[in-house]
Amino acid sequence: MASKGKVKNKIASPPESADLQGSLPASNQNITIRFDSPLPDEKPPEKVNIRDVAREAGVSVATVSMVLNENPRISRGTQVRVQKMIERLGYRPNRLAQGLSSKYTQVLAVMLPPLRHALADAYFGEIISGIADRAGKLGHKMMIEQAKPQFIKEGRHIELYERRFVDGILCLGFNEKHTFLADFAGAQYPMILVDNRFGPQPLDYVHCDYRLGANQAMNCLLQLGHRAVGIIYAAPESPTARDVVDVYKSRLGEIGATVDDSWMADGRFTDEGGAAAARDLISRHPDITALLCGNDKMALGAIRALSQQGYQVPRDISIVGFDDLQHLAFANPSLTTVHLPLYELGVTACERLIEKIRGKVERVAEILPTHLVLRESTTMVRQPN
Amino acid sequence: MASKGKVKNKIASPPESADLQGSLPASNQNITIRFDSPLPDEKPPEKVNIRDVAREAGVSVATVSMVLNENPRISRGTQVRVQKMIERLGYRPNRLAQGLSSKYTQVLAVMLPPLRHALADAYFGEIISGIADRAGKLGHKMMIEQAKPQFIKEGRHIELYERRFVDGILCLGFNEKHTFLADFAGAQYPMILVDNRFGPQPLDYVHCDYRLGANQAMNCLLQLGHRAVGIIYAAPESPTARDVVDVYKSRLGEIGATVDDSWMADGRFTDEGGAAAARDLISRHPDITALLCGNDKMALGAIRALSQQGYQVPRDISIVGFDDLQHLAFANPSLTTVHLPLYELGVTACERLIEKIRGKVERVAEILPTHLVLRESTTMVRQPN
DNA sequence: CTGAAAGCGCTTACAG
DNA sequence: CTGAAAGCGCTTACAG
Repeated sequence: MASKGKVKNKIASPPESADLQGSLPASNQNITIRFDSPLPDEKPPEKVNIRDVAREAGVSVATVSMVLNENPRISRGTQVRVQKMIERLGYRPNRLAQGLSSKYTQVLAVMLPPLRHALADAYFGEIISGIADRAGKLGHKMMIEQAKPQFIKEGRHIELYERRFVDGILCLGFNEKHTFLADFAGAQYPMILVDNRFGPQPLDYVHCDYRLGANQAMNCLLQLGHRAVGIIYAAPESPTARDVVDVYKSRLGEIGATVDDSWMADGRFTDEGGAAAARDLISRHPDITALLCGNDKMALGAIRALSQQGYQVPRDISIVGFDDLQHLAFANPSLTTVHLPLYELGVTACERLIEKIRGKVERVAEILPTHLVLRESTTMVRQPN
Repeated sequence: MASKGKVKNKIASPPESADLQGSLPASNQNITIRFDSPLPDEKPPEKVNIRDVAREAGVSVATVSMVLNENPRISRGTQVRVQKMIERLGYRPNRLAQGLSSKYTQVLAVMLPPLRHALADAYFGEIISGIADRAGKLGHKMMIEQAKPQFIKEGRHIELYERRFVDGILCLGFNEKHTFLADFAGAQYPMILVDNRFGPQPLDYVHCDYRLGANQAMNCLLQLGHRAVGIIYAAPESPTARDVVDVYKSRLGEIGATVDDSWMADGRFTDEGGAAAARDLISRHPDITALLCGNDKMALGAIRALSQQGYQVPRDISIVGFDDLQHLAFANPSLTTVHLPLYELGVTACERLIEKIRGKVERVAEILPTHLVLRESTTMVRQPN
């Protein structure tokens, strides 16, 4: 039913297979509701361009263009008159022509690492949602690319700019191992690294405050009395990931607890990796009472592995994660974790990139604060009997 | 270290903050490895265009254009000569100009429903991966849009074409409730509905064979002796979702089992929805021995809810899902489920859309086969003691 | 088989 | 405050 009165713009002649419903209303002249009400009797003109608008409004194309771009030199009167005509004719400027003239495409690229499920990942998804929402608000579109080796080797990340597909790129999930990032140095092309820094070259970045997060997590564990604390880290090539390890070490060092590599294991950011790392650590240090995990997925893997070995979380071992992914809030036990403002990160990165494109900002280096979310996977250290 | 020898195209003057490593190699003239080896002594020319290539190659721009587009009218000789010059100069055609002239943007849009985590969903992610891979191979880029109510109301789904952002759209996750889909009827604009059909208008589609899948699932349960089978469905507005319910009913009807609404519950495609639905069904029919679930997430929710109530899967109740999402293969018990060829679905939809854009195909209506993956969540019905 | 020219639909100095 | 004109970088008939 609802589809009956549905708006249709240009109705083509019915397909040969006469698949029409029996009872379409006779007066089928509905027009898409546009900004203003178009004259109902006019048939929508085929492909109206800026010249049509200029002619109908009695001005030059330059004037229409300026109205479109909200150039303040246009008088209020013509501004309104032209705007009316634009709406009346249902004119929509051709972005290819705009881009060719103006040098701006109004399109941003999001580049992802070539991981199997990068496009179905909650961490990336949250950031990308933020990017998409802000890009939309600022009149930009978003393209997604996975940086497969072949893609990089052919220089297609640079081609993205040179062929004028996009005005700028947001890089998520990369680290210092991804040396092609150096191609973006020198500010030839607007690029912002999201949720990481890059040592070899001074690249623009926006990332979460992993040092703060790590301190919040360690505060929690130390205040609960934990001293035998292990860490499941990942991606040592990643500066922000190293931040967590650094803080972990120095906080334990401060209180004179032993810290060496035997208390650390690489969980490769995955569920299974976290499980394996937890098994390693527990076998090396059966007296371990707490585990700091570099992300939520590894934390969950660790909990699973520990349960399978008969350990109970948090009674026997407390676990803290990183990320605070929404869909994991229902885990059992629910996870104490460092909340990363991933959506805001996406929003901020998008905003800065557009400022960068417009030359409104020189260097981008922003760090967003985190906070700890205390849930069920942590508790006071067990008193030795 | 690896970053030392790294390729850089145009090296800008070092940023004021002289952040450079101490020991950059002196001969830093590396050029990005292009198709052919560019002359190493030439500095990369600023923004070379088609006219530059034509001049240098001693031909007209029309000829260069034809070489670019592999027009067979060009002789082998000039073809090679021009190609060489293109590579030598590192020429990359401007897509905005190409699009403005040719009417094709070489960009596709993927439209997603405005669900909170659509961009982090394993189901969508798998399909989008297929789309992205095939689009890349066919020289197309992929844009992503979420169809928020505001977006649709402003007609921006149509604007995507009219302003020449994209050549075509792939719609994922929509159903008959999304009446704006009717705007795409009449073949004004190439659009393919992915993993669904649309009743109100004859729209192009590619979807998985949910009827086949449902039959495979029911075969499994019936052969294991189950007769008291419930169903957790979702989205009755979705034709493919209704297919599953239809088959479920008719297969049970055939063997004279009772089928009525009390054996069916809506799980809204979510984990929690599946859990709630399972609780409902089990309270209404304590004698239930098997559950067919419309997707894996609901199946997992159901297993969780049943465990919490003391039921054991599959001993007490067998569960079959739909999707076969990769990251759920490790669940405990692992899930017997109907494998949906989601990646291939994305590949196929992308391919058909491009054919459609090129006018190589009139109507798209394709159905991809499924198969059952037998794992641990199903077993023979318990013999009454 | 190749070239000269028009045209795609905009924006941007430059005049006035 | 507005217009005429050049130009962005391609492709596509149309000639030859």
